[in-house]
Amino acid sequence: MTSTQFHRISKVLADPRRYKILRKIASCDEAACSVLHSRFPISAATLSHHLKELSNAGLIDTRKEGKFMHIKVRRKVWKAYLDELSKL
Amino acid sequence: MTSTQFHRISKVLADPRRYKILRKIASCDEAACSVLHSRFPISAATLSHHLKELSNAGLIDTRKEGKFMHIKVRRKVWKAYLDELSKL
DNA sequence: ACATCATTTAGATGGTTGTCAAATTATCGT
DNA sequence: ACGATAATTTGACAACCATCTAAATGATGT
Repeated sequence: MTSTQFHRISKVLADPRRYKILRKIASCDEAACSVLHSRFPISAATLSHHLKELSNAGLIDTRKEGKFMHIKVRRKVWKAYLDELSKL
Repeated sequence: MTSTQFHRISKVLADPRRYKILRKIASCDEAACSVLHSRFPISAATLSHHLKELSNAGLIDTRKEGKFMHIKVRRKVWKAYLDELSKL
C-alpha cells in the first residue's frame, strides 16, 4: 500500500456518513446502489459523490449490470490499511 | 469507545501531516513539544493546533514540566480504535 | 520588576469538502 | 423514436480546516 493510497483512505474515513455507507456495503456480499440510496437520507448525487470517493481510494469495486450499479468492499485493501495503522 | 470518539479519531487521521506528527510521537516513549517543532516545517501555532486536535480526540496525553510540554500516545485508545475498524 | 522562552489563543486567509438542484448520460421497455 | 429509470456530472453554496502572524499567557532566570 502506497503512502498516497493510505492517506486517501484516511481522508475518506473522516466523514461519518461515508463511513456508515462503507459499513453498509461491507455488511453484505454486494450492495446495490439503489438499495443504498433507499437507506440513506441524502440525494442520489451526494451518494454518487461518496461512492466515487470510496472508489478513488481503492476501497470498493463497482460493476454495472444494465442500469444498476453493484458495489463490494475490497477486503484485501482494507486489511492492508489496518496493517499499516497497526505499525504506529 | 464511543461513536463520537471513533469519528473524532478518524477525522484527526485525515490530515497527512498530523498523522506524521502522531507517528513521531509514537516512535519514542515521550516526545517534547520543542523537539517536534524542530522536526516539522510548520509554525509553533500550527503544531499547537494539531496537538490540540490529537488531544481532543483522546489519542495523546500531555503533561507540563515548567515551560516544557511532553506528549505520549495513548496506546489503549489506539488499540480500541483499530479493534473498531477491524469490525468492518 | 523585567526580559526571555515555550506554548497557546485569536483572527485572517485560502483551499477543501459535503450538500443540493438541475442537467446529462446510459439503459430499458414500449 | 420516445419516455421512464438509475446513476453521474456540473456548478453553486455554506461550512469546515490547515496555515500564518501577532498577541497573549505562564514559567523561568536575573
